[in-house]
Amino acid sequence: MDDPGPAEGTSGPRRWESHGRQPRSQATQDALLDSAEALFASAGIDATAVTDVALGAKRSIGSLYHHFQNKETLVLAVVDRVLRDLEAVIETPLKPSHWHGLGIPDIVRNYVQTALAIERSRPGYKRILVEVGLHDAQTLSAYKRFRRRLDGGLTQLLLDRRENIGHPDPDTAARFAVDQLSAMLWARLDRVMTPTQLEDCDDEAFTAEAIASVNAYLRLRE
Amino acid sequence: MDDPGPAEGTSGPRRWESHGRQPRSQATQDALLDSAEALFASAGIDATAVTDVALGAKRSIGSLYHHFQNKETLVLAVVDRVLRDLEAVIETPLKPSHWHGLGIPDIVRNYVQTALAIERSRPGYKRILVEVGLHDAQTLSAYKRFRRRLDGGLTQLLLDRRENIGHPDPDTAARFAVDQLSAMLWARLDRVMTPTQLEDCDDEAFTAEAIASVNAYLRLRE
DNA sequence: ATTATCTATAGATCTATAGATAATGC
DNA sequence: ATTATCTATAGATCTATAGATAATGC
Repeated sequence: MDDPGPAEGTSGPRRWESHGRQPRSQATQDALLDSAEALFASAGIDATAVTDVALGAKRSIGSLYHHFQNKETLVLAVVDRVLRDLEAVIETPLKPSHWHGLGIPDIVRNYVQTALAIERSRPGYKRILVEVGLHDAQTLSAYKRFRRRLDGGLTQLLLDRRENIGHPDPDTAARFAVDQLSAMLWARLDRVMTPTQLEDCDDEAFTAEAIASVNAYLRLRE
Repeated sequence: MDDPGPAEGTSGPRRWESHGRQPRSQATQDALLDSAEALFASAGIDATAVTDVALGAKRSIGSLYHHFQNKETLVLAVVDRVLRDLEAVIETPLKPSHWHGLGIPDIVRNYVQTALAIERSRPGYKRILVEVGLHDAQTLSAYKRFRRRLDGGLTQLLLDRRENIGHPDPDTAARFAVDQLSAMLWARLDRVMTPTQLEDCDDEAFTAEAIASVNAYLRLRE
């Protein structure tokens, strides 16, 4: 009854790996992950039964358990895929060379637009990360690492232009401005639970006010 | 096996009422609600078994079901109590007469401090509201009504002082500023899932920067 | 007599496995 | 021969109830 096992997977960088040796194996894993991510995002993880995941992927429950050791492994695989995709998306825009010759308003505008676009293309991913992160320490730290990379990278881009910042304490101001921008975006993206008074204003007007707010707080110099 | 019942409770304003006719009945209900709220806030609702709620309240599972029709009723009772308490707390500070002769910075400072104090005294209430609100439409609308009352009330307090607002569109600016303030606070209060770059700065410094940001964006005139 | 509480357990739901069947690739 | 998939179901967990026992208040 025990499961001594080789205790693999806890030492490697990633907690889940594909072991398929036939092409259809990958297709099934993708279908299961797609189904799981969609159901987790809309109904929540606890409320989603693994049989429903298999059903949504047009596979059997036995096939699901052939690919994933248990429900937790499936959940972590979904989280890994989401975080890996997000990290790939933010990598290029965080490079200083990508913004050579451009100013803080350009950077802020792109940040806001990119965040809005990600949510549209992958609705509800945040819900999954939160639900898992509240229980699993490894997911929580991976998620925080992603947020630190994103917020820290943006802060650095602003500080690279500190000669344009009139605020008496540019370092603190840059961090506060980025925190505020992130918070605003996450509130706007969470259309379900966070009511905002600017729900009916369109993305363009929202972006314009966000830029105006950052500029005013930083006391931006042209 | 059916439960025709008098179909009561769906028409009244509140979905759950105490039916106890002995003093100890109220004490048991309070103990069960306290236990439930604490467990729901720390572990989540789905992850909390009703037997654990009874255990935490030092009551039996049979006693729990004597007071609450089912788990959902218990959850809604907890939510009702949280929202009722929150509504009572914000009522006085939202009255215009409460701020006679005082300016926007005073109002913002009090708003930030009150929000921080509420979270400290009732840790994790937000998690309960979110988890229930994602599934229950009635809780979602009750929660949104609370947020609208809070954010809308604060916006009105700012607009009562529109002669001090230099922003070309004071109505939009007031709503944006309040949205931004709320978002910042909720991010700071959610110490678990929302990493911020100002985590290590204390409440006083955070409050000062929040006021500075609002003032700069609104182009506040003294 | 009524209300509240308890213990014990039925019933429902979900996760995970066993073992048979089908498809793939050397 | 190996890998992938399927059906059927065992086992675990949680919600909810039945029925007995204890406490309260007229």
